[in-house]
Amino acid sequence: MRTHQLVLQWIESQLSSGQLALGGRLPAERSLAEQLQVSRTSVREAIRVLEAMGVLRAGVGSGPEAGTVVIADPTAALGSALRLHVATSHLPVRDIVETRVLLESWAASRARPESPALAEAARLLEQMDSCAETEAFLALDVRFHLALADAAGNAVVSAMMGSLREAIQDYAGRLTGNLPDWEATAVRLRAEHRGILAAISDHDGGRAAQLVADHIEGYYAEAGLGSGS
Amino acid sequence: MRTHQLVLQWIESQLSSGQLALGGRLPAERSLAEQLQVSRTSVREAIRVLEAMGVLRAGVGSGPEAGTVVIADPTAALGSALRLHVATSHLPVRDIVETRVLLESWAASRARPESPALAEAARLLEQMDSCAETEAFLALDVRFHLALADAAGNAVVSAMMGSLREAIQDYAGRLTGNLPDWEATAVRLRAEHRGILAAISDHDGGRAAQLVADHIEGYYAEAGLGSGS
DNA sequence: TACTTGATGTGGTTGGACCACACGCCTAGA
DNA sequence: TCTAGGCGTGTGGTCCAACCACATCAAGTA
Repeated sequence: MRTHQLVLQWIESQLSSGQLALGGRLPAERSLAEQLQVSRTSVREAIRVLEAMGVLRAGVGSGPEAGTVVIADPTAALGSALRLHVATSHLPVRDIVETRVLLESWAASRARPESPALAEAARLLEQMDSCAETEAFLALDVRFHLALADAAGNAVVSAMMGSLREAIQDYAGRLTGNLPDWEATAVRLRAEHRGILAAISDHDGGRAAQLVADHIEGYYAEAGLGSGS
Repeated sequence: MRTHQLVLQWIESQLSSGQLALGGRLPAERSLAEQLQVSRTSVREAIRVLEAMGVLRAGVGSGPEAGTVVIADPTAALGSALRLHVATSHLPVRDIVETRVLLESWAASRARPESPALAEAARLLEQMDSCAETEAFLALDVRFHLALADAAGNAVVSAMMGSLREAIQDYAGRLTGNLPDWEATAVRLRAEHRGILAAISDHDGGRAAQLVADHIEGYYAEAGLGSGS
């Protein structure tokens, strides 16, 4: 057992037992090292790992905002991990898109019309109407789809959706340049978004799921997915 | 930008550009530190992060098996990340099970009868017939379900299935103790497994998906999911 | 030829030192 | 008394030098 893994185990046990909860602060690196009888280096390596997994956030200085505190950002961990494995060409972009269609379709079929996340999605849609800039439009589009995923009320699916999006963020951005007529595409996307929300409002989960699948696959087909990694 | 993140960027760029591929070896920590003009500590912190994400594997000693090499184990990263966030009570076990049902049902509906992974699943089923020990049976059960997920041919779904399983491994193990009659349950599980494979062989993806969903949800219902974390 | 032994190179770990930063007390001035 | 500035303290961030354990390979020896 390597030393930093011992520290990882200790922290995980503190989390599991509830002695360390969301928002809680870890002991200072130096005192934790002394407490566990390991070097500060090993403590720091463990903290780095947990930081990369979205479990901790290290802040310098003094006061309430400083120190190493417990956060909860599953998306960060899954996202960077997926991105790295895409970089090694072991997770094809096609599979990521396919998984996104699967998750988001399910979320749409499960979304409750009265969900707050859905109201947020509707708000975002209005903002997109009065949005001429391509970049801003895409940013709102991302938030719309994430809100759609949240509406299903499944934290794991929400986190996975966010991480999938993050993993192919750059890739999707480059795809936009391939579109023959952005204005026309934007008009179509707006209409499809409204159709999805309408289906959910009608309690027609099956139709909503189908619309979402067509929406996503249609976009990638038009922008030219399939050129490999 | 913290120093170790600079190292992370460098390594990721090497992966993206293909100058560092699967099975390739990273420069030695000391020489990489000198090359990037950072301390060995920072290099090690970056390596730790990538190791936790299943991208690298560090090995001591000398020879071909030693050094820091590039691997591809997306399951490790997603699994430990999910497990940690379950520990912080921010990812309910119920959501994990629900997501597993979603992914595995989809995989079953997509699985091709001629897939090698499906042949592997059938082999595992035979082994389970001549398996009396509860623990060994469950181990084979895990491998069966992972093989089922692989049969869909989507690397992302396979990785996510594996990580979901890993995240609730301990939890599922404890559940087994709740079963009123293990022998009867084992008989039922065997029959359901065969039903799933039969549906796939019949090219009846819809039935296969439904059987998988019933199979998983039935097990957790019988073992008593819902007692919280 | 077969075995032993040492050199070499790898990651693993440690302790110490210094830096930048942010807060909060504490003092000097108005 | 009240205010403004400075300095002490504690935090993480970084670096260095050294040592250890381990695995391999090559040279030397029986």
